[in-house]
Amino acid sequence: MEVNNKLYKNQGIHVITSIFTVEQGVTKVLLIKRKNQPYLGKWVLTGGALYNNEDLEDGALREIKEKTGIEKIELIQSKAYGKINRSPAMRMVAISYIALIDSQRVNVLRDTRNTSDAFWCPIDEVPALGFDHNEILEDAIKELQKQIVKSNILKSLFPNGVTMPELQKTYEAILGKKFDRRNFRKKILNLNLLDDTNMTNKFEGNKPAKVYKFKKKIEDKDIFL
Amino acid sequence: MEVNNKLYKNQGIHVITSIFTVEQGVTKVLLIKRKNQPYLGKWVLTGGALYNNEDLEDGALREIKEKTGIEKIELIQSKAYGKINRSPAMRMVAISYIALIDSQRVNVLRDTRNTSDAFWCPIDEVPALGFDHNEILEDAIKELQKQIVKSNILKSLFPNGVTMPELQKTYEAILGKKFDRRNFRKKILNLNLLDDTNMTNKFEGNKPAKVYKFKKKIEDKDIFL
DNA sequence: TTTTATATGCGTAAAGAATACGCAAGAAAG
DNA sequence: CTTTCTTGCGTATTCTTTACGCATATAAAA
Repeated sequence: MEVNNKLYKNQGIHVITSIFTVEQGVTKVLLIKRKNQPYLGKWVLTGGALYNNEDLEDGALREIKEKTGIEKIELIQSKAYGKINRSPAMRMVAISYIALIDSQRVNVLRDTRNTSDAFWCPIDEVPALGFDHNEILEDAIKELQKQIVKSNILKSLFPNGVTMPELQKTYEAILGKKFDRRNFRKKILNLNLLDDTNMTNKFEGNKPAKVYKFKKKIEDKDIFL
Repeated sequence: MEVNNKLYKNQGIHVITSIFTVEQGVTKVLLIKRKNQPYLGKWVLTGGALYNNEDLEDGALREIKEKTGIEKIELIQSKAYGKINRSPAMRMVAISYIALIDSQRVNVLRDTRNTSDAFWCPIDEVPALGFDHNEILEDAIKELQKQIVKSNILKSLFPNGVTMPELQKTYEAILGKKFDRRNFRKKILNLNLLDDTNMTNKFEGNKPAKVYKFKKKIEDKDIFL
């Protein structure tokens, strides 16, 4: 492919991840504060420029590790963003990913080479972000909502198993919807995302709840006609 | 964002479109033959490098026009591809789009500055393509299958209206599935993609079929829980 | 120990949606 | 007029979703 310098020079790729968690029925996204120009001091999603020696997902994972200390999480690709001026310095196209983790299980770095702060922000209270990250985050939330009903993305929140009441709380937090307790059970079991265990989990002084585990692999079924 | 030359230099973006059509019950994709290195003489999907002065979709449309003569079609973003060596010359990340058009209504250029041939290839008979275009095409077909049940992408195939038998043939071609004639009608009407007209269309000596038109805008409904 | 409160699991009736299939009607050909 | 083909409409049956009743397990209170 011949390269016309005038037209193709100075292009780059951003890899950006919306890292979600759910705490006490509230869906939150990890925001970090920029330490450099552009958008110095602004909150943004986790991400940065892709290197030439790494695949897209590897780049996203490296950025996550550098800026937050979080390692080895599973990513799902969301969308690509390429408006001409979405990044001030040079032409950057962004590839967006989503991830879901248990915020209790990771130790988020609050100060790194490129970031001066980090916090888990409820998705209803997201401020104006740098770049086009508000738009990216909106789409990411929709992608998350799609994924929890067709993939085992929630496994990362409950690696040791989960009870129906816990699951329901989580689904309600992410989908922003309430469900009937008894029908929710049927719906979820029908999705075929869970395996039975014969363990139970005692809560605070009530009937013990059965523990389920997310399947390792989910076969994706046609949702066609 | 500081740029480290060693790491970020020579990155570029491909915009690639899988242009589909349906002819006599067969789904086909437009393939073009390369006139330049790399992959000289190989069949590929329509696409090329993004310019700095155009948005992603505009770049995809320009490439389509340059290489095929086709203008002003609607695109839907599919996925991004970024394996390190997916393009030989330099590091290129590809953004993939899909489009559906009536091959009867366009005049595909068979010889341009960059292409030496073009043809509508049945999706069951696709040869080994250049770059990672076989992988891109596979995902694109799945995206097309999703889109025809939730968007009005088929409108471009039937700008002047369509009958149920015609529609059924098209759905069966794209989904690779047969439907009961009478239930298909109900299913499609339930999708709320069509508007009634009071016209009918006479076929070859049978009962005239009602003509429907695709809605201009489709409200996307939640497929959540 | 018995009772009470709370939350879980299971079951079932009613409502709604998807599927299988019968039948009449419009148009052209013989 | 009859035959043939195909479309549109309707309906019974099955399957799925929704609404909700009830027994049970646990801890705390009596």
